[in-house]
Amino acid sequence: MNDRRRGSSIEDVARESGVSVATVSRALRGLPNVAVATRERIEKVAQELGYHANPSAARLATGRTQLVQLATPTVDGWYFSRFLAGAIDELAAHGYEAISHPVEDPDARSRFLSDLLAMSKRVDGVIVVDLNISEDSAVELWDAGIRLVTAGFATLRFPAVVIDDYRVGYLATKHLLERGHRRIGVISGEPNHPLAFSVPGLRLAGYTGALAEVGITVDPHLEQSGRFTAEGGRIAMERILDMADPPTAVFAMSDEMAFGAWGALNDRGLRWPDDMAIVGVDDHELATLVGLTTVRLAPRRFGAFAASRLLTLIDAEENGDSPTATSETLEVVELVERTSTIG
Amino acid sequence: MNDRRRGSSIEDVARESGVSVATVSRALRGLPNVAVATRERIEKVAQELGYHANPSAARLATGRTQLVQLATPTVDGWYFSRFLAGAIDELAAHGYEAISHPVEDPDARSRFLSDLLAMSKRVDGVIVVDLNISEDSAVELWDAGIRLVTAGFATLRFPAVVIDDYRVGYLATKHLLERGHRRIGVISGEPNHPLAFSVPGLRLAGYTGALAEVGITVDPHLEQSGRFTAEGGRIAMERILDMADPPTAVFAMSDEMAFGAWGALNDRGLRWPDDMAIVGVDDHELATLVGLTTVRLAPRRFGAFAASRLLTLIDAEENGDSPTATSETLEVVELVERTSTIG
DNA sequence: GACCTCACTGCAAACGTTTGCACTGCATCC
DNA sequence: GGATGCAGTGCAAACGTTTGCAGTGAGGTC
Repeated sequence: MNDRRRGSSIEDVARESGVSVATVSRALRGLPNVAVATRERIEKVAQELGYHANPSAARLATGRTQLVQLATPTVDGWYFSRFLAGAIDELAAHGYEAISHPVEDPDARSRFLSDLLAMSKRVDGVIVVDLNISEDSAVELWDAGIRLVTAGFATLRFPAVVIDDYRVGYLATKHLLERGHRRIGVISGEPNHPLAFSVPGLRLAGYTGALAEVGITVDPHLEQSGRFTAEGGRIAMERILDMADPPTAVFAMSDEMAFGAWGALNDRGLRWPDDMAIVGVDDHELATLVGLTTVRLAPRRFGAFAASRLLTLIDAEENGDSPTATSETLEVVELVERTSTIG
Repeated sequence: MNDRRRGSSIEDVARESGVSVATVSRALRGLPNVAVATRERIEKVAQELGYHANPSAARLATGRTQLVQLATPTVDGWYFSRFLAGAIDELAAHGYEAISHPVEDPDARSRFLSDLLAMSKRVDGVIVVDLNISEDSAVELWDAGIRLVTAGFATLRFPAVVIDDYRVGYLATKHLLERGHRRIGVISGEPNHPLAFSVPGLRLAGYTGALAEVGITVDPHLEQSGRFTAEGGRIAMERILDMADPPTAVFAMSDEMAFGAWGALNDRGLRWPDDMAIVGVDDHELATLVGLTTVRLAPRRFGAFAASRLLTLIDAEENGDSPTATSETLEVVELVERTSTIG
């Protein structure tokens, strides 16, 4: 049974090929200064023995883990799962593995923040998506030596990648204004979301800004939370339809909420865009099917971008360069017009 | 700059609290045989120094990584992302971290299979979801000492967890038969899928079986591939509608394909269930919204189940018990009737 | 022919834990 | 009052790499 454990070690390879472990290490990692013949012999032996370097030992010796932690509010949301796919891809292309770490509730979040302090020994870096970190925490993490990139929000300390969420709200609302709507509702995220997620705030600001441009002040009653789920969107739309003076159009902060809203319309025999125009955010695969106008994001590219930013940060620190904590905006926001707003 | 790297080590804690590293190690891991006063002192010192054990060192010393690899065809599919969420949760509850490893194309798959050989040193176990592994590979992996659980398919060597995909196809088809349909189409996965994914075959067998019970033999023209995407489903339904003698109902092997099919109906001004009845698989959040009858799966529970199975496997091997390579079926398959089949 | 260079290789010290074994007292038992 | 047991602790050997430094020859230069 126990021969099923524990394969061969570098020492076995060294013995078998008549060289020192140092040479084996160099040969197998493709370092210079090892004779071609020697390298080939070593590779052959390693192959025969089914040798694979023990990463724990290598990590201990080098201090580099080739591991990155990816912290997102969930792992199965439409947006986050795509972000992860992009990030994992990019990391894999550079020889890093990804540890997924969903942070679903406030409890998990506080655990996460303190765990983060121990992360500098566990992984080479971490990407934190849409989980706001206070400046105080950021300082503490910085002092603990964590290499970290934030995505979807920014701190003063760490490099950040963001999308222009103001513009998301602005484009959506502007579009509705251009279609002649003057009374426009919003289906937003949780107002006091435990994860303190800053996206809804920015999108709301964009909405407000667009309205302000044409001299409309927002009516707070027109904002309903949809908790970023389809079911939440449906309920929000029902509340909107029940209003004494309902809007003629709604900006939903995600496509999934927009789908829910659409369901609520259907239930009452209403149709878009005439009874109610809707614009969503994401460009979900199903948006095409139902004809939902939406602000397209590109979460996969965003994830890849965040990962590559982290990789350059890691390299920079490796070379002793001091990293730049700038915030970079990925230009991906784009309105896609469909029948939910255009009759 | 470099003081930002490398925190304190167990030796620092030992020195500072006047004991040996052995005692620190025991104290901090909560092992017995350390005086209460000593433990408290050590904990205090560790706290002050911001000490966290270096996992690479611990892994090297113990041979256990507390890491599990999760290999799925994608990380952002509806089904797989939920499977992952369930598995990650279960693993986290037992102190394991999860490395996500999407295997998206045939290339990645062959790389994956050979990488797997090195996995026994990298992780404590791996869960492979819906990526068929040949019996030959399984033997090889077994000999390499990998601890592995398969999900969605089985081998003779390793423990497997599956759902009853025959039953999925059977229930869907039976339901349509009960509603009076006699000519029933199928929107399936890729017929010769590069990932050799066995799910579609089983669902198709269930479909065939249900038809056989009432004396209907399948018409192969009625099977169209939808590649498990919404867009694929739409195209498949278009081909079906263009047939000289189209069916009156369709079994789509996933909700996303069913949504696509529904889109194709809409485009032609057709309505379910009268013009065409459809049943999907998954119970996607949006199935409720459009009224899609579906065979509900519970991917999150399934993922958690696979993870717990792996954990018991790991524990068993740890205790020298020989693991059982049985295949267990998770009973979750359940038909949910909605308006896509019931007028 | 002495000297230098340089490609190749080995030695051994890290890296930071865990853990089997041995040791020390103190309390308990008869 | 000596033997026994046991809680608490330390010593030191593993675990399997990487890498700075030193050594060894062979070939080239003058």
